[in-house]
Formats: sequence, C-alpha cells, structure tokens
Amino acid sequence: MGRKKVEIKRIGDKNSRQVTFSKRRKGLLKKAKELSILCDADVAVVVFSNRGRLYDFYSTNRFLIKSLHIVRSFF
Amino acid sequence: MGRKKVEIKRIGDKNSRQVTFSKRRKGLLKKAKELSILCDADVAVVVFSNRGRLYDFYSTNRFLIKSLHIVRSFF
DNA sequence: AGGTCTATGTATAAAGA
DNA sequence: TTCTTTATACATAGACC
Repeated sequence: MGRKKVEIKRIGDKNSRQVTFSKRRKGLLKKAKELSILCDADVAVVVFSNRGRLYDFYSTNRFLIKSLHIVRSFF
Repeated sequence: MGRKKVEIKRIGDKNSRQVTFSKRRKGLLKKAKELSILCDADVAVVVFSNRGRLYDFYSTNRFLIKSLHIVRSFF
C-alpha cells in the first residue's frame, strides 16, 4: 500500500520501524472502529509499542470487552 | 475500498452486514499480525460477532497481552 | 514525533457462482 | 454461507518538512 511492496518481516531500521508503527497503528484502530460500527460487533484492539506505550480501542459493552478493558486499566 | 463508497454506519441489510463482517474481520486480524511483525509490537485483537462467536489474535508474550489472553480464556 | 504529498499496493463492495 | 471476480476506494511507503 505504498510506493513499494513491503515484505512482512521486522523492519530493521529503527526510524522506519517507528514511522510505520505510527501509521499502521492508526490504521488498525480506525478499521477496528469501522468494523464495530458497520457490523454491530464488539471489538477490542490493544497495541503495545516496544517502548512500552499503550494504544487501544474498545467498542462497547459486551462483557468480554468490558473485562478486557478492566484488565487494561490495571496497567 | 470497493465498488462504492461506504458510509460508516450500521449496515441495515442482515446479509450484507454478515458478508462485510466476514471480510473486514479477516482484514483486521491480518493487519494486526502484520503490525506486530513489521514493528516488533505486541498486539491483541478481539472481535465478537453479534451472534456470539469470538475471533481473536494475540501476538506474543508481553504481560498485558498475556493477561488479556487469560481473560479471554474464561469465555 | 507528527503532518503533507502522491504513486502505488491492498482491501473490499457488489455481483455472480 | 463461502469462494471468485473485478472495479474502485482506501491505506500507506518513501520523501520531505
């Protein structure tokens, strides 16, 4: 999805890896939200950067999702 | 991303909603896996269909992700 | 670390099997 | 429901701020 086809393996260059992380993380959370709205489904996404920062999305009220959210709140 | 632009709101037609759920759910899990590999990040995705079926992905070993996985195992 | 640009790869809507 | 096919919308790689 860009100027060049990308092989799915760990990106060696630290800076590129960080840039890609930022872009794709945003894309993943967006798509999770879209899925939950379009299809009336419960969705949770949790992303942990290797520097320990946490990014997440929880769609709603289903018990499992709530439980995950509660677990997440301990961190 | 298809023949027609789609508004992000609940899909009314039950069959279309199911078809879209199947496609996008698969796409979301794929992208979660790609993100975890490319960027060496921990990722968890949990999707619950409104008919109660569960689909999920957990990248790896980080404690939070493990915890989420443990919670998930109770369901 | 985040935003813009834009060429190009990818995901997916709709239809049909 | 699940797989194909095809056209099109969307995400994003790389370059530059």
